[in-house]
Amino acid sequence: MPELPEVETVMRGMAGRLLGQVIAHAALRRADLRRAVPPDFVRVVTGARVIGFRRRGKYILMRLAGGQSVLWHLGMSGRIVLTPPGANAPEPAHCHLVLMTGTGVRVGFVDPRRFGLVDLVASAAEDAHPRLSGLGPEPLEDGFTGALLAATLSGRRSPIKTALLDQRVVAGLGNIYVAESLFRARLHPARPAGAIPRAGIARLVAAIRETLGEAIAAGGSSLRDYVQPEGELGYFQHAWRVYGRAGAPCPDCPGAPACAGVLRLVQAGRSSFYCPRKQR
DNA sequence: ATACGCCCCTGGTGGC
DNA sequence: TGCCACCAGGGGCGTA
Repeated sequence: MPELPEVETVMRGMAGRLLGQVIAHAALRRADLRRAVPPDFVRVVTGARVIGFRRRGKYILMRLAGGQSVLWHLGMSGRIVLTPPGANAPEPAHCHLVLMTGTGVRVGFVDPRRFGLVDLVASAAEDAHPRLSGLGPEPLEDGFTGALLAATLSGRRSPIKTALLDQRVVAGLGNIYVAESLFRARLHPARPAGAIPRAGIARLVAAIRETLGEAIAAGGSSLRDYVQPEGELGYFQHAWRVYGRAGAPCPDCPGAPACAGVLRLVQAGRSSFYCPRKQR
């Protein structure tokens, strides 16, 4: 799915088009997403004004006047498709939910694999939602420090790769940005998380921040089905150093005899990519 | 508490 | 061209 940078980009796109708009009409095409869309969803959102947006990890919260927020999660294949007034574009395939604003902006929630989620939560208690309450720190906020990450990972024997995918450790990382961050921090994905010295953890925190920041600036990474809400492509995929690059020369040690190039490793059923010379 | 496998679902790709 | 295995940006659940 969309990881943190893609979700941030989607949220900004939604905010730009929808803040202040009234949801004049809502239509649920199918409710059996990862978790069933609540039965009162259409009733609650219809007629409500959109008054705020926020991202938490890989979740988007769209605050409505009236005290409810819409919680969106894009799963692996979810997209938000915004169609301007009068565009007359056909509804995309796998469009499970359609909102129409008073000015005619169409908001489509499109998710072929249906691993995504749409829910309602009281705005005053957004973080108490069961999907949000256990999330770890926001990696781009001040609270995400080396000291905190070291404390969280202390005693963990699982590989650092799988630990960073655990949203309770840090919120918003996924398979791509974990690979890219570990590369930049020169840490091998199989390193036991609790055995990394403080200097390595400090490099990791800096690398995560830097990678996510650059990716947001690039509008995220576009592969198969991710596009921004109005159809633009992100371009951070061109800046990937290791993700999806098994067999390619390592960008940091081209021609070095001890470097076998980027390797692929399967951990907890998911691909990891790393440079065996640089990452230890 | 932690760690792992399995499962949810659809589509694209590459091999035969 | 057809069929099939495998892979994919996530995460919840049950089991050791």
